[in-house]
Formats: sequence, structure tokens, C-alpha cells
Amino acid sequence: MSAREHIQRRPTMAAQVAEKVAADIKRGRYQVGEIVPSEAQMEQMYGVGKATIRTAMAELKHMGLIETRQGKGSIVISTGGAVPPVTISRAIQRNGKGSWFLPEMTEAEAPAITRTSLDGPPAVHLDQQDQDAISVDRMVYDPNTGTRMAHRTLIPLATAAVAPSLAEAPEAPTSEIYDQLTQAGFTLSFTEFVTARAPFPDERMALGLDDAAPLLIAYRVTADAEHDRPLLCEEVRAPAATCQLAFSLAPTRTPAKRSTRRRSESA
Amino acid sequence: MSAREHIQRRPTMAAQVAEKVAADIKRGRYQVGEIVPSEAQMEQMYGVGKATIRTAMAELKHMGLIETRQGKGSIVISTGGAVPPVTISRAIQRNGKGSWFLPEMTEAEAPAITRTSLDGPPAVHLDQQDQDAISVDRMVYDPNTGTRMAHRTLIPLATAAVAPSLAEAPEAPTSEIYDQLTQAGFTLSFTEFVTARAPFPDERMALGLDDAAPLLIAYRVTADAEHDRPLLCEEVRAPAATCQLAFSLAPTRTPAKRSTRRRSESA
DNA sequence: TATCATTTGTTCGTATGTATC
DNA sequence: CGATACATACGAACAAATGAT
Repeated sequence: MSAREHIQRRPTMAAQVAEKVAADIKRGRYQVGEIVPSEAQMEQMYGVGKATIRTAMAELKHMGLIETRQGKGSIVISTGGAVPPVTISRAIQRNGKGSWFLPEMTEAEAPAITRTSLDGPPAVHLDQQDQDAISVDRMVYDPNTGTRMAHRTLIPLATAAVAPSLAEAPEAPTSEIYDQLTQAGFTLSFTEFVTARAPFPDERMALGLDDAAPLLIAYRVTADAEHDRPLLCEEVRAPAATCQLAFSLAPTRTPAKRSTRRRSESA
Repeated sequence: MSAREHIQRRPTMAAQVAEKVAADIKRGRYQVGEIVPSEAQMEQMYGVGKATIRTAMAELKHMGLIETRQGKGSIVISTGGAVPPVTISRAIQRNGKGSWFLPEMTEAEAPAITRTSLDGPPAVHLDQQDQDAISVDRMVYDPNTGTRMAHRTLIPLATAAVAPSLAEAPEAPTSEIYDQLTQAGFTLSFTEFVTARAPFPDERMALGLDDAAPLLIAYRVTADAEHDRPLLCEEVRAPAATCQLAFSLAPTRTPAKRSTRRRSESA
């Protein structure tokens, strides 16, 4: 058992160990749900120090292949080629009478309503830097898997001014928010922006993320189609390791004229 | 200068240092583009060991706040509340005559055409596990920022069989692929799935990612709307630290009947 | 061009804390 | 309680890149 498996030092040894273990997982040498050899065993297997093994294991955690549990071991949770188990539909539906329907989400707690100053991406997307807004924060989860997601609705006071019913019940379901904007005379259009990053410490707490897997972040901007004026911004944050977002894309009719809205403001 | 700044030990000391530095960056104590104190200096500042500082810096790298360069130092690249500089439009447009228009992308190299066996998410989305397909790989980049993205088009042989022109020129622009599918009699519908994860070593190489920032991954599935049969799958991989995907959402008309296509197959 | 101080990257060893069984 | 295993932290050494001398 102590024949050290062949690794040289070209990239880093930690990277080589990580790649080796990842390959072993993909090949099925380590099965999903099983525990890989302990760190001490791997030190012997590969003839490297503890720090090297820990770096390799950290990389495997980030790639979403394993999950480490203190006192127990490192468990294989994916072979790397799997579809995330939770699909979050971002579909927007509307019936003949003009009412809106959105995929349902289960709330984990009562929504928290606060007054905030717009900042960061929402402020940019709403084009209302430092303006005030009503923020409705919800913790949502998938009943099947228990995966938690954070949902935030930002209603600028400027929007509440032209649709006063929003300020009265900002915690209403999103479909009702859309209904009220429609009744206020707006023709709604939606644009969604998606990116990802590692979670901040407070986000790891709130979402119950044990590992260091990235966070999927989506901003849905609801605008008045007539004047291209942004009215509302919703933010969703979900663990990327277990979630994927689903969009139904409808081709837009366009004459030969090129109207590609490009925003490449290099920071 | 050696007055150690106050930190206790309740979360981890590394996490506290990371949070402290992140707060300092957000507050503007360390400006974007500037170099934060060296690791040796931080050891003195906080009275902790080198490993602790390195763990903290690694966390900041994952959050996309700093970039470290050997021999130079750690540079602040973002305050954390910024919109990614590169916006990748996923819009699909069509003119009156039925031709398709897609946002243009600049190719870094000639496309690589290979024959592969479908596996992983594309196989699931195309519902063609282990079937053969033509794979067209492109390396694309944003001229403004130089950000590189990987693009892959997967044409199942089953689809090439019903639209033979695809196999003759699989490296054609995507809009022409859509044109040919339309001419073959299909009514196209599109669904996009988005997730993220840490890149594998080979992906870091190909995309030129220095740090450990996550990778945004999107699969666009083109289907025949009449029979709900998947025809084509495109995959885009882009560094999430600098990119966001943009979707224009069109509400679909729906009667009262609930037709939410749900896929929560718990792995 | 060559050298050198600075700074991060990698690796090792060791010790202690803490969760699991 | 004790053995196992991961988590955290300290210290030390050398490698490699950078920039100034």
C-alpha cells in the first residue's frame, strides 16, 4: 500500500494530486457517496506533506466534487459531469386577462421589509444611484432538496410614487407586484443579468453553505417598455453547486437594423 | 506601527482578517488599483502567522476583490459592489424574412471540429446519452477587455441526419445553423440553463484564468417547438468575475392551466 | 547586464482544537 | 472515554517573479 503513486513536480504537486483524485472520481474508483482516503493516508499514498493534501482537497471542494466533514472524512458528492439537481425556472407567464403567473417558491421565513439606499448592481440596473428604495428580503427553499436561496425585491421610492399600492403591501407576491404595475398603466419588459462569485461570510451563514462553492446571482430588472424606464429590481442568490437557472428564450422580431444594446464599460 | 489591530478568535482568525480587509476595501482605505500591505506586514499588523494571512488572501481572491501577483503584491480589483464589465447578450433576434441574428463574437482562433460522444449536461438536455455528436469548439474574446470565453456547439448526429447541410459546414456561424434548421422545417424554441463552478485545471489554462474565480456556464438548448424535440446544444463558459449574461425575457401567454415544466430530479 | 531586496508561491513539519463514531 | 479525521494555526525554508540598483 505504500508504493507512492507517480507524481513529478511540474505544475504544483497539490494541483497534480487534485487532478489525480478528480480523475479517480470520474473513473469511478471513488464512488459518489463514499469517503475518499483520509488526508493522512493520502500523505502516505503520494509522499507529500499535509499542506499539499489540504490544498488539493480545497480545490476539489471548490470544484464541487467532494464535501469534507470534520471527524468523518471527505465524501464524494459528484463526478463533475452532472446537472445541478435544483432547477430554478425564471419563466414569466401571463394569461389572457393580463394577470401574471410566476413559478412558486416556498418561503422559509416571513419576509423582512427594510428601507435601503440603492447601491451596487441594482443601483446601476435601475439607474438610481443612492436613491431610496423598499427592500423585501425572503429566504426561499426547494422542498425537494432543502436548498436555500435568498430573494430580494427592490422597489425604488420613485416607482412607489407612481404606483402607491406597492408601498402599502411590498411583501405581496411578485406576480401581484407585476399586476399592480400593469394596472398603473405600464407595459412591462424584463431583462435578467446573471453572474457568480464566491459568497461573502455573511452570505455563507444565511444560506447555510458549508463549503466554498460559488454563488449564482441573478438580477431581474422590470422596466416600462414604452419609455425604457426601469421600475423594479429583483435579486436571487443561490448556491451554484446545486442550482441552475432556466430561461425560456423567445426570439424578438427585428428588422435589418442592428439594435444590439451593448454595454462594455470597462471598469 | 506594530499596534496589533483588535481581533479575537471566534470565527476563524483568517476569516476575521479577510472580513477586515474586505471592509477596508469597501470603505476605500485601500483603493482599487492599489496594492494592499504585503503578507509580511499583515502578519505584524494582525499578529498572526503567515498561513492565516494566506488563507485570508485566498478568500479575498475567490470573492473577486483582489488579485495577487508574485513578486509584486496584492492588487485591489473591485470593491465588491460592481457590475461585471463584460455583458454577454444571449438575445436571439429574427427578421421578417425568417433569418436569425445573434450578437457577434470575436473568435480568437479557428474553430476546432471533433466527433464526440454526448455526456454530462449536454447529453441530459439533448436526451441523447452516449449518442454521437459533432462538436465545434471556439475560443471567443471580448475586444474591449480581452476576456476569453469558451464556446461549444454540439450537433447530434441524429439532428445532422434530418438536416444534412449541418454536417457539411458545422463551423458555420450559429445564426446560419438556426437558418438551416428552420429551412429543414423545424420551428425553433430555445431554453437556456445557467450554473457556475470553480474551473478545472485545464479550463484555467485554456481561458487564461490566473485566480480561482468561478466559471459561469450556460447551455442553450434549441428544440423543435412542434414536437418538443431537442436538436442542438450550445455551451458557453466564461469567467464569472468579469462577465455577466444578459437575457431578454418575454412573458409567455398561458391559460389558467398550470404547465410549469418542473425538473427536480434529486441526484 | 547582473545583482539584490521585496513579495508571493509552494512545501514541509508540528501542535492543538473539535467533531464523529 | 478514546481513536480517527478534519480544522486551524504557527514556524521555517526555498522557489520564482518583480522592480530597482
